[in-house]
Amino acid sequence: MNAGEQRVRKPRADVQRNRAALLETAQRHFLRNGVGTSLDAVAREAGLGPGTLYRHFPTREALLAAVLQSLQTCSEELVARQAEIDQLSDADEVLEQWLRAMEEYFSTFSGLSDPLMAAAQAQAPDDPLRIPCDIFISATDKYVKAAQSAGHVRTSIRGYDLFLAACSIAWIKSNGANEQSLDRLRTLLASGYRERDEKA
Amino acid sequence: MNAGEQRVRKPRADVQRNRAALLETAQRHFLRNGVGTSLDAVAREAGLGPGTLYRHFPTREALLAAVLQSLQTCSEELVARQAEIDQLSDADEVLEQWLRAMEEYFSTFSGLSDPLMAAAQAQAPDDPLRIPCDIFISATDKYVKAAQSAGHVRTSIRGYDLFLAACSIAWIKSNGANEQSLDRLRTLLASGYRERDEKA
DNA sequence: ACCTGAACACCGTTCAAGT
DNA sequence: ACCTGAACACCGTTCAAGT
Repeated sequence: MNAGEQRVRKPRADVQRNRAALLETAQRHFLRNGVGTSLDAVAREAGLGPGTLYRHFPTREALLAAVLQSLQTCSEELVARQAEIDQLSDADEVLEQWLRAMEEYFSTFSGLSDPLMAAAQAQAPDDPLRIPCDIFISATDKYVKAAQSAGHVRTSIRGYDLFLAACSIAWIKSNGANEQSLDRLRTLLASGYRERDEKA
Repeated sequence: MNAGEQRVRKPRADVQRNRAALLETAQRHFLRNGVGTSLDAVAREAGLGPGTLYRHFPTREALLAAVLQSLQTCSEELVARQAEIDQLSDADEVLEQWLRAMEEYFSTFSGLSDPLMAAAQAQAPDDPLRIPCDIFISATDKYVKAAQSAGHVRTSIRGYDLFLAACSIAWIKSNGANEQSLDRLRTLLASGYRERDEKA
């Protein structure tokens, strides 16, 4: 065995168990109370000390990122949705559906848009939420480029812009907007990014 | 004097002094630390007990609303800006400038967009921030209607929608977006609300 | 190596005691 | 009538003591 090689030791059984309990409890609390939920209460209900939570997940963002990754329901739903979307023939429709799928994912927990938006623009490259953000941004970029080469989206638009827009819509929604307002905003947005016919 | 008449007694001198000290200190703390700043620290630095702050301003929103109202600089600047804007001949330009003016006002304190957005959509009609929100919304409505009758803005748009949009931009900005992203989003938005020529 | 939970320094809020 | 500040119930975070 090479001396420089990383040793990936299998974690102790209780460590694995604790981590799973924390994730499971945190997920429930995030779903019920939003991203601002008490971490003390999470540790307590998981039957662990606050210190244990803190070492497993040094920041709220780290816990949030881990919970998001472990959330099978949402990830699978998103992947399934993405598969459906990729089947669509109309590149315009594809983009619209993808924006809705993102918006719904960002509404998984109330208040999730805030740390996501912060992570998307963070100076610190080690924000744990950067990973999901970057995935969403590059996926959006793919769809935007496809729609652009089909002539449906203005060339000045980037995937990043529409990621920010979808995040904003989710933010407005989590602040209690009604569906009519949201729909008008979505329409507003769509008319903004769609290619318009130049005046002759 | 009628028995049912409201007696508006002049407040005691120390009460007036305390209120002024709280507002002045709170303003400084909001400016420096954003809307989430410690209210305890505000009371302490104003030389008062936390209970005094709490009776003058029962919630953070109440304090925030009072500080906004007392912020001469910003209000005056906004009024002056509005006067300038009203002089413009182009109704399209007017609306665009107004949206920028709102956006800047919403950036007075970091994080101000959050309570404003909440207040704009609150069920509770007694949220103290509803007053500034309603002022902004109806002003936006006025500008939108003017632009619409000049044929510059789609008729499906309401002032409320563009208020939400300006609030979102300020929110994105307060999360550290760079100016290029913001500009692309503003352009995106403007192409969305502008009247487009129907295909022949 | 990992967990534990007491301890610390903070919050916002209340309320009995003062003036 | 208004102010005061101790008291309360919460935070998140750290770290010495355990296993």
